[in-house]
Amino acid sequence: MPRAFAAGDDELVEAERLIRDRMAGLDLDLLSLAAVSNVFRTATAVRNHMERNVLKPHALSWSAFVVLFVLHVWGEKESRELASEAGISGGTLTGVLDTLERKGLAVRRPVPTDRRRVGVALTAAGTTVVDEVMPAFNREEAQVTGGLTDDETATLARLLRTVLRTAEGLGAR
Amino acid sequence: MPRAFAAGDDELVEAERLIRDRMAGLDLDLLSLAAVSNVFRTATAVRNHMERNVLKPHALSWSAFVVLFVLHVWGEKESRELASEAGISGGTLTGVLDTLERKGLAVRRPVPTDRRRVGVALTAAGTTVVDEVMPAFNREEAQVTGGLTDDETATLARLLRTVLRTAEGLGAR
DNA sequence: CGTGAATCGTTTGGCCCCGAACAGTAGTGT
DNA sequence: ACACTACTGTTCGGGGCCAAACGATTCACG
Repeated sequence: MPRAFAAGDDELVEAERLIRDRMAGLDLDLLSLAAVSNVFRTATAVRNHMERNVLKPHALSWSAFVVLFVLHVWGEKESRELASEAGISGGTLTGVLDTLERKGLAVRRPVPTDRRRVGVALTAAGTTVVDEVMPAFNREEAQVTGGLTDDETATLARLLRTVLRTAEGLGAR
Repeated sequence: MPRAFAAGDDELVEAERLIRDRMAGLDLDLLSLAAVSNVFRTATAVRNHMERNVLKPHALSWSAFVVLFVLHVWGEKESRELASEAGISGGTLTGVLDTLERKGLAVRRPVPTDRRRVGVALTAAGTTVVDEVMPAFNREEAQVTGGLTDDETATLARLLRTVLRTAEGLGAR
């Protein structure tokens, strides 16, 4: 039986106890609460760290970099898929693309077969930026997971993948 | 030895392969890339799910709910600590508090001993909202972690806690 | 053919988000 | 007392974010 809370996480554990006491009577599932809560706390902490130490020197926002990265990996992509892959809505992508085009890192291209659709591609400058930023970004990724063994890192990725698929499968109801 | 990629995650694994191929030469640590990347994908998916299915019916934003929850658990709190606990900046908290006060869910109170500081407390209406929303919120948390065993959920929380502390400890450099 | 439904990207409105600049307040040392 | 420094929450500017409404285009089907 694994310990839910490793030794040394005193203040985090205290938070757990406080929640249990102050939320008594609501009959909460504290196990899933802790897991989900930590997903967000971790995401916020890592994202802030990345934005400050990796993205800011290149004047890139988080979403702008994700879009650039997706385009680099997948090549030219249509707007709708690009938004989905980057995890943002279509309306948001419009604004991000406006910014990226203004900076000359990406371009919108008409799709010959359907005038509603819009293709998006990286410019040479955009490709350069990804090649420059990605290694630094990945170095920080390795840093923040440095407290885990390789096996633990792989396990973390696997468990998250399961939650991810469940959440995506749940959808709206 | 844990498998990095469980069977059945075909499209996710394909993404991994694509990254490895398209990013060859950059010498990336794909293990930490997958873990960190999944933290964000999961956080986004779960957050969207929560906002649509739990928060929206109550006309609450994510941050507004987090602030309400923190106040319910910790009781009256000063602005600075509240922002830190909720994981947002001071400037952002000002806006969130404006919204919450306008809705009558929280109030700002002067701190007698120091006129710079501002205390924040839940109103009766605010308390009611948390007691109403939190169980529904927690039910969804249990849902999204439903694909994991209790042991796995606890492990997920523990691994994330390690990454969280590492990221927070890294800070700016 | 032609007309209504579906689908595309964009626009709009309201909120969140951060960092930097700011005004007000408190502490420190002299 | 008096600067000087440090700290508080707020304001401001630029952007990101979503859902809903929208115009344009395409599809489906009679």
